Amino acid sequence: MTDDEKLPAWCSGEGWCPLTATAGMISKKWHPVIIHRLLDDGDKGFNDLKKEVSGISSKVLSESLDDLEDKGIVERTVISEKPFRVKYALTERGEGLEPAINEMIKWGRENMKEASSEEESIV
Amino acid sequence: MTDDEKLPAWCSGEGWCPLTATAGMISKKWHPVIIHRLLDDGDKGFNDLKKEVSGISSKVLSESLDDLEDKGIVERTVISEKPFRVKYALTERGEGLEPAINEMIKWGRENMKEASSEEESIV
DNA sequence: CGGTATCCTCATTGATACTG
DNA sequence: CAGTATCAATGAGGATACCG
Repeated sequence: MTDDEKLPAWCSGEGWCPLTATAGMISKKWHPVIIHRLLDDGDKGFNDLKKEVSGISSKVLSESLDDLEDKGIVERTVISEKPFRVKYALTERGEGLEPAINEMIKWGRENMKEASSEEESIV
Repeated sequence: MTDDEKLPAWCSGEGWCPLTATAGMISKKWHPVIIHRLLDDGDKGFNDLKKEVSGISSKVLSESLDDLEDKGIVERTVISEKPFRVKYALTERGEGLEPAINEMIKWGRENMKEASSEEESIV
């Protein structure tokens, strides 16, 4: 921890809070996974992404991507018009989320593996 | 990063994914702030918390706390019956979220301060 | 103090189908 | 390939009031 061990009181509602702000950016059902997919493999087309985030519908992926683009986390580039093709990549800002994502993964690994092995033993 | 620089493909939907799991735990509007409040000051009563997470209603705080308790992140203790009093604290598992929360805060600070100063100049 | 009970509204998701 | 349109379903979140 450097200089953020304590958040000012205004973080609790009256003003702008970096935690609330960040949560607002990525606290959507699919955002973390989409960002993570983009983090570890680089550029992808729409359907590549759809395959890797399996379970997501075109509509929701599209909306999520739009949202992430608005927020400056993802960048969309049209790479060809004739066979229409785009690519999605993280912006610099988006890549900056890597530590946060990784901490989330780490926590998930540490704290939910027992739950998942219990599940297995129930099965 | 230790051993989580790349998540297996099954993270994309078919199986259990630590990232999705973690996101599922804390991706609620008030969860990160509540956890953070509990992180930096220790035990709190219901109304202490309500004051610090200003803007939240009793109902939503109560629901959030129940949810966090179910998930083993928060622990509720009744400390006295006569003047009825409870305290909320993070469990060990909950405290383990500190790095993730801190990374979120860090990211928020780095990436949204420009946006907030722009806002000021608009105002 | 520490919550519940209601009721209501809006946002998010999902399934399905269709388009340039 | 890369989406959009539509519509239905769910559920999170909020306002207000009340209870042990």
